[in-house]
Formats: sequence, structure tokens, C-alpha cells
Amino acid sequence: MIRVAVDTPLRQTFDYLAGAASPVPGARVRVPFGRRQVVGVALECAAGSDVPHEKLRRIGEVLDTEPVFDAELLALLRWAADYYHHPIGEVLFAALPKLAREGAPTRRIRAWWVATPDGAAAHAGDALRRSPRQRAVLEALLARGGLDGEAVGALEGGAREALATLVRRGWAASQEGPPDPAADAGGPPPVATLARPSPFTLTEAQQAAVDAVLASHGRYGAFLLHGITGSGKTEVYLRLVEHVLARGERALVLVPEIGLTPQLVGRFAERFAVPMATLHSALTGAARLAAWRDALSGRARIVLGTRSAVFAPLAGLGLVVIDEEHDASFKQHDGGFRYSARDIAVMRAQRAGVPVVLGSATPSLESLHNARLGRYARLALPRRTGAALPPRLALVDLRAEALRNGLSTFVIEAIRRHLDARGQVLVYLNRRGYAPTLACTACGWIAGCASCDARLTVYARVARLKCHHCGADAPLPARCPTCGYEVRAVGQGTERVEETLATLFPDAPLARLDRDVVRHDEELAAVLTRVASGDARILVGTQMVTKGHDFPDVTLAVVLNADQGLFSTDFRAAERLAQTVVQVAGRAGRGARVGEVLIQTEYPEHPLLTSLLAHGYEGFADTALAERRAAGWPPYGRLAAVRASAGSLQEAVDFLGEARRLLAPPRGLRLLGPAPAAMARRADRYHAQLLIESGDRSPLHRFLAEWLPRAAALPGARRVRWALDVDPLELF
DNA sequence: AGCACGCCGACT
DNA sequence: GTCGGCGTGCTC
Repeated sequence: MIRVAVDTPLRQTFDYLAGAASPVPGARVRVPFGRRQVVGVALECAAGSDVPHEKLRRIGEVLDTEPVFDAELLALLRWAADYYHHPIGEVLFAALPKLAREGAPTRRIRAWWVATPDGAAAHAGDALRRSPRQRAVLEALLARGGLDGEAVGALEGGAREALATLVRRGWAASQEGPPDPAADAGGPPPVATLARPSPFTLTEAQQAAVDAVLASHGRYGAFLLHGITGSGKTEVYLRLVEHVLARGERALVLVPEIGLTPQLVGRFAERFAVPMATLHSALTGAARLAAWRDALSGRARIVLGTRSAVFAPLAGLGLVVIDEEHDASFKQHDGGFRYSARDIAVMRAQRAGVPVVLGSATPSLESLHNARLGRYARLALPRRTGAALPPRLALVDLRAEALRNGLSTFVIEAIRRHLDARGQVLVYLNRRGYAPTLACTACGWIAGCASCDARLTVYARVARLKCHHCGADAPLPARCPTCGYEVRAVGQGTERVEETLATLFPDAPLARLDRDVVRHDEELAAVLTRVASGDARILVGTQMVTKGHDFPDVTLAVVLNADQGLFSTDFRAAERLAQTVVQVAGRAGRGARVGEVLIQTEYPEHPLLTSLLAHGYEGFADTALAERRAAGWPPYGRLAAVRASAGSLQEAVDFLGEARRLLAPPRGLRLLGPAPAAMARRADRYHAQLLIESGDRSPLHRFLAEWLPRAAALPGARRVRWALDVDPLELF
């Protein structure tokens, strides 16, 4: 009897009778499931089953002789299913690339084309006298004993079509070819070929960090590498990976968004002469499968990837690195299985008994808290490498300044000064488009989205109104649709700031960096090159400008509007604002010149800003952690959110209300809600949530374990879309 | 989630 | 008279 997990939201596994061959745990199998055939993962063999024998069906094909999840990874995934209270089948399948979920073989099978006996006869005779191309292909197949698809493509023009004809006439056929020699791993390559020598000498702090982690070789240890921008965190990772490779072990490196961190990928590729598997969302299905296979076969010595790479199969793991560990993109916050790749990565390292390094210039409060409790060892890189000095930060009081489209006179003068001194300027604004609002100058009408509780964003250059939440896109009206009076764009987005700066500084070439301008890696690379080469003197952009790019000539960085994060209802808004300010500041003055950072605000006395300026990120973190403790928010308390959406708000709220009434929470646990989401209507669906708050983790999880299956069994559970989010990052 | 079965409205 | 709406029942 084989216990099998299938890709379904059902919170259970299914028992099958063994077929001709018995699968090993962690192997994929094809099984009959209801009226269809699906791929499943064999979990274990058991002597008996709780289901009546006559209901048991037989396993079909066993797809893998070797498991796709080894015992260690399988155990990790079971832990994750448990922790996130998510059905095991969906968890396992989330850990596989799509093609592997559908049963793609773990090894690349080369289609191998051979001539059939009939084909040989046809070639010997004169049947192909008038088909020179087919004749040539057939000849090549006979001469070389068969060809793979690539070799066929390399033949003279039209070879593929000719081959297709040969196959149709029964003169050629495909068979499973010899395995791809490149895909099979040998032992570790000789040490001399592992890595190129580093061009850098480590600073004392870097060396201390490397030594501390190396001292944990072969056992679990978590290290919070708190290194300010430019302090050389990447070089620490590279040295550690070098050591891991030299021992014949493999490294798992997680990064936020690969498209946004080309420099890190580049440096790994440059330094190491070993096969590396890169896993990220922009890959095609086939490329993703290929990278996964490289990890599974052991060919890849380094697996570098975004969120889901935390599940990559990797034998002989020696080190886990999480770069920019504070980054929100490590948390999957939509879809079914919502997990934190950072937290799972730490657990993976712990279970594998290897060190894990969490790196950031602005660590999450969770990680700082763990460091203070001694769960993580703190490694600090407090100084920039080379001659670079820390930048000077200052607040600009918007109440005392004349404004030109959101730019204060003080800031404009500063930009002029830096441009005159041949410096580059970076302007950060967390708002895409031309303006966030289009309003009537007479009647007060505001352009809103027909499908969301949101305002439409103005795009002046293309004369469109767009919704950032549902993608709605309409022409920009010249006049108010209700009263016919003039309309005006209110507020600033990056497009407008770019326009204003172009007017103010006509001689300074501008570049803009946001998701509207840069949709692909190549476009990003083009913008980055323009800035790095000094071709662009001013860079305007959103979050994107804060992510890991090194602009050595930027001497001034401006945060246009810090106030959005100051009074948010979301308890994490302050943390995100502080991280953004510090990350933006990190872009200034990385070369020899001292950088200047200006933060525009209407609240220059706000304690968050003053503590950040006076005491830096650490000082801010002290204040923020004290606040979190007082309020019982994470990391001092635990949260889980149940989110529901439906065609009407009533349906969503009703379901959550019924679910809430199912079970009285034990002492120490609080249920808050259900409440409509802050933006209740999005793309014509209405969202609501129920928040579960607990001082400790274990009562929360005991409660969820008992409560969730009952909630799932509620009739309403089928009528609304709902999901549980354990450790939510955002509260709507 | 799929998928099928099953019982009530507007169409060839 | 049928095509098809989505309620509900089941998946080893």
C-alpha cells in the first residue's frame, strides 16, 4: 500500500495498491484519481490502510526510479505544509517546476532519429532520386547511426521538413537517444577549477564574518550579516561559497528578484567556474525544468534563485545564503500556498545541519529580534569598502518650502549644485505614472476605477488613465465627464517628476526607472548602463532604484515624499519606510565623494524620522521594536490572516463570520474581524479578512489545526475564494 | 481544484 | 422538445 499526495486542495493523502513496480518515497507516480489520471508523489509504504480495500486503486506508471524529493527535502516540505496549514499535495507540487508537475522526466531525453530498415532500402534503391534533401538527411542518419534534433537542424537548409517527410513515409523514426552526457554529474571538479581568484582583499570585518560562518562548518548556525550598503556583503558570500565548493558541497543562494539584481548573478557567474543553476520567474517552462534538473542531478554546484528556489533539490548542501533578507518578495502572498522563503530557508539549513547567512543593510525587525535573542549570530560590516564615506542625511521641511510639482526649492538648488559639481542625482518616488489623481477643477469629480475602490493613475505622455490594481486602461478625458469643465492631474508620479526635472535642468540627460519604463531585463540593463556610464545625470525612479545597483557617481539622493509611510494603519509601514530611506541613501556617495541625502517631509519632527537620522537604522529599530512589543505585534506576537474574496462583500464577510463562530478561541488568542479589506473592491471582487492574533506560536497553531478543516468543510467555503496567510506581511 | 451528475429556464 | 445554468458530491 502506497501513500500518495496529489495536487489538490484536499487536506489529505490517498492510499493506492502498488503496481508492477513499487515507487521509492519522493518519486512521482501516475495514479487514477476520480475520473482522471494525475501525477502524484509517493510519500511512504504502509502495511495497511484505513480506507476499505475495495476502494483502493492501483498505481499506474512509476515516473522516477530516484526520488525527486530526497528524505530531507520531503521532511522539510511536510514541515512547511504543517506550519502553513496548507494541503501537503499543493505544497509538494509548488516545489516542482510546472513541467515536472505534469510528469516531465528528470533527465533530458534527446529525441534520436534513425533510419528504419525500409529507409535503408529506399536509400539503396532509387526511390529518393528526385528528393535530394530527404536523401541527404537519410544518408546522414545512416552514416552516423542516428542524429539528435540539434544535429538535424545543423544540416543543410530544410533538413527538419525533409526529416518530417521521411518519418511520414516510414523511412525514419525517433527513439529515446543516448542520455545527455552533459547532464550527468561526475564527482566534484578539481579544486583548481572551482573559482577564479578574488580581486579583493577582505576588510577586517569581512574576514571576521567569513571566519565566523566557516567555524560553523558542518553544523547549523544562523548568521545575520548586517552590512551597510557598499560594505561588501557579496564578497563575503563569494568567499563562503568558495569554501563550500572546495569541500565538495553545494550552496543555495536566494535573492529577491533576479531581474533586479543582475550584478549579484553576474558576480557569481564571473567568480565560479562550476555549473550554476539559476532559477527565477522570468524563465520559460523548459529553461526552468532544465535548471531544476541541473540541481537534481547534482550537476549544479550552486543554485541561485528567487523565492521558490528554496525548494530546489540539492544533495550535499553545505551553505544557505539569503541576500536582502528583509525583502518582501521572499514572502509569497497570493495564490494558494503562502510561505516565507526566508523562514523556510532557515529551517532548511537547520534540518540539513549547515550554516545560513541572512544578509541585509536593513534587516527585518524579525531578524534583528532573533539576533538580540541570540538565535542568530550578528555579523556587522559597519564601514564601506575602499575610500567611500557614509552619506549625510537631512530632512527638508515641506511646510517651509515653495514647491514646484512636488520638488522643494531647497532640493532643486541641491540638485543644481551637485550637477554643477559633475555629480549624479537620484530621485526616489514611490509612485508610477504622471499623477495619482485626475480631478475636475469645478465640480470635484475624481477619476475612479469602475472595478476597484481606487483612483485611476494619469499617464500624460500616452494620454491614458490606468488602474494599477486591475489593469483597466482608458483614454485620458480632456474635460470632466460630469460637468464638462476642465480636469487637472493632481499629485506627482515619476513621469511628472521626470518632466519637471527636464524643464528645470534642460542640459542634464535624464533616465527613469520604474515598471512602466522597464518591463524586461534588457530594458533594465539599458537604463543601468546609461546611468553607470554617466550618460544620464539624473535618475528618477521607484523601488527599483533602491535594489542593489551600484552607481558610483551618485552624490545626491532625494526621497521626494517620506510621509506615506508615517501614518499608515499597517504596523509594518514604518519599517518599510526606514528600509527604503536607508536603501536610497545607500545609493549616494559610493565613490570617493561624500554623498548627500535629502528627505522631503511635512513632519520633520516625527519620531521615526528623527530617530532614523540621529541614530541610524539600528536606532530606528530600537524604537520600532519597543513599539511592537508594547502593541504585541510581531515579532513579539504571532499573526495569521484568513482572507476571503467573493462577488459581493456580503458573501466574503458572511463566510468569515461563519468560520469565526465555529470555534471559540482559547485564552491568549484573539480573533479580529471579519472586516472589509482597506481596498475592499479590486477587479470587481470584494475582499475581507479575519485576523488571528496570539502571544505565542504553539497555541495559534493548535487552534489553526483544529479550526481550518472545519472552516474548509463549511458550505460557504466553496462559494468564496479564501486562503490562510500565516505570518502575513501586509494587512489589508 | 476538477469533474460528473442532476434538476430547472430560453432557444434551434 | 434540447442546450446549458451552477448546486453538491466525490476523489484512495
